[in-house]
Formats: sequence, C-alpha cells, structure tokens
Amino acid sequence: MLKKERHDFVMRQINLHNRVLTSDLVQLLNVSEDTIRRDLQELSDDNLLYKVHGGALSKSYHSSFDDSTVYAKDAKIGIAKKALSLIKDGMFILTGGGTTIIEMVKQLPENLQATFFTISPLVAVELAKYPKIEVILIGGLFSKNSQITYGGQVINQLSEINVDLCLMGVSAVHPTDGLTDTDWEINQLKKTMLSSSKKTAVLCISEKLNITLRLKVAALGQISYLITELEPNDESLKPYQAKGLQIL
Amino acid sequence: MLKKERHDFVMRQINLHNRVLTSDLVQLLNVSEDTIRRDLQELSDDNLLYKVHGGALSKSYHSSFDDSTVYAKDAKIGIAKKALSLIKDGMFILTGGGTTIIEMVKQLPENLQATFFTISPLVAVELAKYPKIEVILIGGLFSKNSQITYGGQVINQLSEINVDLCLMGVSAVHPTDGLTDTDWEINQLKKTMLSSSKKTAVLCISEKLNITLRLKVAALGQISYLITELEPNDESLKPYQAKGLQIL
DNA sequence: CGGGTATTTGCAGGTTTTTGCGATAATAAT
DNA sequence: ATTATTATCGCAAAAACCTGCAAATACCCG
Repeated sequence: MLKKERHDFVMRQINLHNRVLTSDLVQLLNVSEDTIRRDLQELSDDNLLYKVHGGALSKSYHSSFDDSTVYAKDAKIGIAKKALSLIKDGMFILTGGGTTIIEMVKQLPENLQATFFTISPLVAVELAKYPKIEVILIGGLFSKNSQITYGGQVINQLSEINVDLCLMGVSAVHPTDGLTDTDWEINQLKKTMLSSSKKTAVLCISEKLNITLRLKVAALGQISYLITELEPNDESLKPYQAKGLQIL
Repeated sequence: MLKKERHDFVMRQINLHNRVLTSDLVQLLNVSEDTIRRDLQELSDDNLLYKVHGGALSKSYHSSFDDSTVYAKDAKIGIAKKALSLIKDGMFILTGGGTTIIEMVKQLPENLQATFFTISPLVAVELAKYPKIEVILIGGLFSKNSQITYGGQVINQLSEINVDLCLMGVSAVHPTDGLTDTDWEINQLKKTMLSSSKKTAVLCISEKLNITLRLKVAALGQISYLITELEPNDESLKPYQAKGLQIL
C-alpha cells in the first residue's frame, strides 16, 4: 500500500470515528508501528489531526462535540455502555432510532462482526463506519420528528425478519402498565419490532420510568432487559425486577 | 507499444482502480521503470492523475463523506444551483446519493412542497428539514462506500414507483458510450432509477466527461438533462448537446 | 533521398525516501 | 514504585527516484 493511501485511510478513519489508535492501524494496514507513528507525525505536521499518546484525534472533534445539544448526554452514554454487553459477534440485531441508540453504536467494538437492521438513517450511517458490520436500512415514509422510517411498508418489511436482539428506546415505562407511547404509527412500529426479535432490550433514562401514556405498546413480560443509567440495585428499579425484567 | 497507448492504458487503470503502481506497470507494459516514471510525470503535468512515491492515484478519488473535505465543493454547489431550476412545487422526485445531490438539497427553497423518494439516508435527513416535503426512504442493504441503499429489495421498491424527475450523479459520461460505471450492483440500481422516472437529470462535474468505464448504465438518449459546472455553451459540452441532451 | 533535428527509450550512477529493527526514553497504568 | 505500554532516535537495507547521456528511432524539409 502506498504511503498516500495510508494517509487517506487514516484521515477517513479520523473523520469517521474522530479518533484512531496506533495499534488498530498497525493491524488494519499491516505495517509496523514505526510506520504508523511516522504517518501520524506527518499528518500532524500538516495540521490534519491531533497526535496523542496511543493514537490521534480529529482536529474538529472537540469543537463539534462540546457544543452538542443532546439532552442528558452523560446518562445516555452510560446506558449505551451497558447495552454493549448484550451484543456478541455474529448476532442479528434490530434497532430503533434515538440519541441513546446512536451513542451506543458509536461505542461498539471496532471489529464487531454482526448484522444490523435499523429504521434510523442516522444509525445506519454510524453503523456503516464499522468494517465488519452489515447494515440493512428498513425503508418507508420518513418521520421528520423522530428521524426514523415508519408506516405500512416498514411494518411489512419488519414482519419478514427475525433477529436475536432488538434494541429500542421508549417514551414511557410503568411497572404494571408496561411500555406506552403517544403516537399511533410509532406504536404499531414498536409492536412489530418486538414480535420480530427473540429478545428485546429497552433503553431509557430514569426519568421515563413510572410514567404511563395513552397507547399501550407492550407488557413488561414481552421485554427481556431494561437498561437505565441507574445502578441495577437502585430502589426505583425494584418493581421492574419483580416483574422478571433483567436490569442492567 | 506507443507512448500514447501506454498513457491511455495507465489512465484506464487509474479510472478502474483509482491507483496504479510503478512496478505493476513495468511488468504489464514491458518497459523500463524510467519510462513509466516519465509517463506518470507527464500525465501528472497534464493534471490527469496524482503522482506519489511508488505510483499514482486518481485525481477524483476522495471517498470521504465528511462535509469539510468534499472534493471540488465549489463546482458541486454550482451544479446544485442549476439543478434547482428543474424542481417545481408538487413534483414527485427520485434522487440518488452523493455529495452533489446533498448540496442541492441544502439549497432547496424553504417552502417547496414536493414528494421525494431517495436511496440516500443523508439526503433523507437533509430533506426532513423542509416542512412541506414528504420523504420516502427506499430501504435495503446499505453500502458503506457510497452511503446509499442497494440490492434486490431496493430495486423491487423502485420498480413500483413512477416519478416526474430523477436526479442522479454518475461516474462517467461519454458522447457515444453514454453513462458507464464500475460497480455491478450500482449499475442495476441506476438502470432501475432511470426506468422509474419520466425525465432524468444527470449531475456531474466536468472531469467525469468523456470517460468510459466497464459497465454500461444507459445511452445518452435515455436521459434528459446534463448538468455540469461549465457554461452551457462550453466547447466540451457540444458533443452532448448534439445528441439531444439539454445542457444546464 | 539524405542530413539535420527532435523524440523516445534504456542504462549507469548517485540521491532520496521509505521502512523495520534494536536500544533507550517517556508515558500511562496498577 | 513497579510494570507495561507507547514513543523516540539512530541506523541500515531496500526500494524508488532523478539526472545526464547515448543509442535508436521517428520526423522534417530542402
């Protein structure tokens, strides 16, 4: 591989992941550490990246990350990290949209080999950054509010698949009322997602606990895992644990 | 072998593989390294390729989708502005992916009322910002390279629609060979897109003119508009105009 | 046709670039 | 404080490059 090609590769990685590890590059590009270090040094000299111990960071990383407006971002990152433990090589996974899911995708292990179905274009774009992940984007009407596809066509396609795990965010969870939501279409969608997967993990920040909305999505018995930013032994999670949910 | 033949050979290799090694060329063309180097030097002087230590790279090959590093961004914005004139209220429009299309979407009139079908998640997300535009994202396998959906499912869905206008980028255009490409799947996709729309506009920067690749996508007669960053009366566009294409 | 000119090509040589290795220093982790 | 990881430096071999030169070929024009 030509030096310029390596440089391009590194810059692509940096632009995609905002970071890059020396050790990863050694593996991916099949050259010695010294070569990678010299590459990073040169790119750094050209002001294209920010070299640090262990690898390099994107120049724009800090600015673009700091002024992010994601609500309760830290909590969501915590949730995301817990969700990772459910994901193993070779799995077929279905995901919804939402910032929590996107945070999770950003933290997947670099070499995860898996097949993802998703109704979120943003999730698809993030997933596409992983070399060994196959991505299938379920198409249909595109919702401006939730930035996911929905409608009959999506439901049709979802009903044809059967995956190991479904990861979804929710609007409300309640110990006896289960999952509830306010939008009819999204509701139908989530029902279908549930029935298309062997196990389901619900990702939600604690403020959505113990709330009931108008439309019923599913009973707690239909889901397997509940992932919040709280400690698993937190008092407010006890009622859910009693219902048989596994708390992460 | 004549020098011009070698040059053509090199350029074909470059267009095909986006790269070429000096050592490979020595073997393939049976000439000395010096000759190859001189060839590459001359082609580089003519701005046809990008010479590097060990070989040469394609000029246009920058597959990064990061906003800040879009290749030839100004030209693409110019193309985008011209394409706008084809779009009217109430239309049903099908778009492909690519940075040029995204630039165009960013410049749509704020209150445009239209229905867009697209195979590009990034285009869908951009389109969703317009209140009066309805967006249908065609789903299927997601291509990491081109950031679009493709494959049988996409083709099936495309074959069910019939829109007023199709906007697509291309890899190569030639006055007699028409549109050509290198990837089989993308090829099938583009053919289907063409047959799903009454009129088709091809968006391409001028350096893709007069190039022929391996796989035929369509004859010039199948498309309606050709949009480049050049003035419509530019000399290099004459052959296309002669074929009946409307130049913007 | 023939002599002069220009182009092309390969070679010899010396120069530069690239790369990996070993030894040593710096930095993070425990 | 000790250990493990990561960086740095100098070096040497290999590869790629450049320059000038000369032979071969093609070209031009009287």
